[in-house]
Amino acid sequence: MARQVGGRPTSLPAGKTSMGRQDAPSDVAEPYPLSTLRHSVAHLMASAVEKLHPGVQFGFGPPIEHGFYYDFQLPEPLDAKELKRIEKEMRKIAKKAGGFERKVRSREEAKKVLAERGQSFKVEAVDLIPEEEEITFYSHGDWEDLCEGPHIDRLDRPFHFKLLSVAGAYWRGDEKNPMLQRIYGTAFWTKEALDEHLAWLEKVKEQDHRRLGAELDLFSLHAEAGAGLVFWHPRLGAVRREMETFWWEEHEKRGYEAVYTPHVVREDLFRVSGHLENYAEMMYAPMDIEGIPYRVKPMNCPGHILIFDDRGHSYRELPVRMAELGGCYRYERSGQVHGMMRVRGFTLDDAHIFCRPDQLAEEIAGVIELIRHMVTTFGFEFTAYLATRPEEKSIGADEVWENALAALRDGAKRAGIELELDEGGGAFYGPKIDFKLKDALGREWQTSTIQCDFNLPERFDLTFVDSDGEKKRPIMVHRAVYGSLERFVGVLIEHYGARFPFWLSPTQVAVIPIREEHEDYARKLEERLRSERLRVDLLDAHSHMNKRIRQAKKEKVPFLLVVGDREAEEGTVTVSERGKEEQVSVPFDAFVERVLALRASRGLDLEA
RNA sequence: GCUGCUGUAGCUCAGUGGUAGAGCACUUCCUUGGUAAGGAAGAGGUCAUGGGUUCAAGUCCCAUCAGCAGCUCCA
Repeated sequence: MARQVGGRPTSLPAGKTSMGRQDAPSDVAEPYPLSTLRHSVAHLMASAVEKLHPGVQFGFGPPIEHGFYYDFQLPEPLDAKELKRIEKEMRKIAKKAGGFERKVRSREEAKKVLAERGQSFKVEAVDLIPEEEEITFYSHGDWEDLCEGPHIDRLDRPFHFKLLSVAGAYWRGDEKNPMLQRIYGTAFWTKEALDEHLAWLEKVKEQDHRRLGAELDLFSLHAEAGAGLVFWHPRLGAVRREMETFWWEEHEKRGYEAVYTPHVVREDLFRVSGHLENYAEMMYAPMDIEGIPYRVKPMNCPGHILIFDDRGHSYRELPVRMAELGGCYRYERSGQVHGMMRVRGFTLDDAHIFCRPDQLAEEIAGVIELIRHMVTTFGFEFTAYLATRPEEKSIGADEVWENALAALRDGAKRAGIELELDEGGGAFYGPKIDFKLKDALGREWQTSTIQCDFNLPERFDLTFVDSDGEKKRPIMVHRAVYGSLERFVGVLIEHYGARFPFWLSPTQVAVIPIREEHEDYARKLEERLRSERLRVDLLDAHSHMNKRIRQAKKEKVPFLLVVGDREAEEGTVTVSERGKEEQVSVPFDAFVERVLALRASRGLDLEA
């Protein structure tokens, strides 16, 4: 039952991975692709579920990137304990099930057989299979399923699996449809591979920004403040300040100018911009100020437009590049908010470029260069996606959309990057290039974006005076590097596992005097480091030295300076560097010089 | 929003309708220690919130809020 008709796309469609069905060599470690194994294990799981829960109705059960799932409709909820029972039953069935058998049925017969078994979702699934394709069934033991295949030959081969979680999922991914129970699991040919995957899952859990955020005093969320609203603590405030400084430096170098705009403005502004028409369900409700409705901004663009439109512009002054770290609020449904990654109040690292049509591709190339420079500084690889016009809710003529797409393609070409296609993924006002960053654990995050907009200039009737004295329409580019500071810092926490590069570290240097009598010397070091605007923490001698070292290491401080008699006398420090076993004694001045160079380089490693 | 689950000390978590617990963290004292857990004592709780059942509720029921795994949607 791998056919993904109408379901969510999966990275490994089972039908595309066919190897010989009957003649696989039995003496190799991986006789079939993982997706084929996982799909077969999904069948095995479904048969076990039916054994334990007669009357269950089946949905889809495909292999996915890291495993497989199968959807079930059952009167009773499944829980973790039940997963154990199902696993046990699966092992039992696998032992005696023997091989998979393939059977072709006519469309009518298939529906009849499935209807007799009460499998109404499967009957619907038959109708989703294209006319010209064969309707096939696969069985193992006495259990049969509508399925495109392929499968491994026998279930008594050695392989290793684990059921991981259970969650709700709409039939065919549509929230208007009934919700089924989905069991996720994974399978590998070897125990080592399974263990490695489970270790990866464990690491993902350990590096979860919500866990690290609480553990390391980085940020908090509060029920009494409301869902999706983030409180940045001082230690993460330091990281944010560095991110902002870096951001402004790189923007000012490229001709961006800072602007500041209000958080709450008259609703009419969003009527003109089209937000009320196209974006209202994402906006906070209006508030009444002396009889006039006001709205909290979900985006900064209308404000920047007011600044641009406050006076006339000559073609000579374009492009105008306006930048703002603007606080925005968007209504997210309660089930969507997630730590710092998905919030209701956030800071867009926003900028709008107003330019002439002949400047567009060059501007886009410039933004791509900026994004590439910044995200690689953080150590990310990225993929760029070209997102085209959405099917519902969009504004503007087709031709305008085509022009914008062409400019985005041209800009990418000039900047020398490849574009993947994201059909229908554009904003309501124009097409865009979205960047997905790949983190240290191999996961992708959507952050940076470049959006072409021919529509807002139209709506606000923006103009500039061209060289021929005629009024012309400028083009607007919306763009963000971080996307939102909240999401980006969340990604950074997970990417680094909170072992931030030196320039970003909440605490950069911990000074640890061995005994009380060394505190004077330690304090001198602290003052000097602080005068260089380094973030330093003096852990005084009221508690045991080992305890203080343990604390500093737990906080993942890049450099610990341990100082005692010897150091105070010689003017040195004994440096314990994050990730290294051995300690080295160096003159304090040399240490300061080293870390200042390291900070200035914004290097990823502690070596400058 | 939907399905399921969860909410007990700062953190991780025990707790069977009948007197609220442990480890770590914290405070004080002892220990003066050269690179990841020295010792002792102490303090810390509206058991998320509001209703209900009961002689009696952390425990059972309902609602609300928040969180978790997903689905759907997104920066």
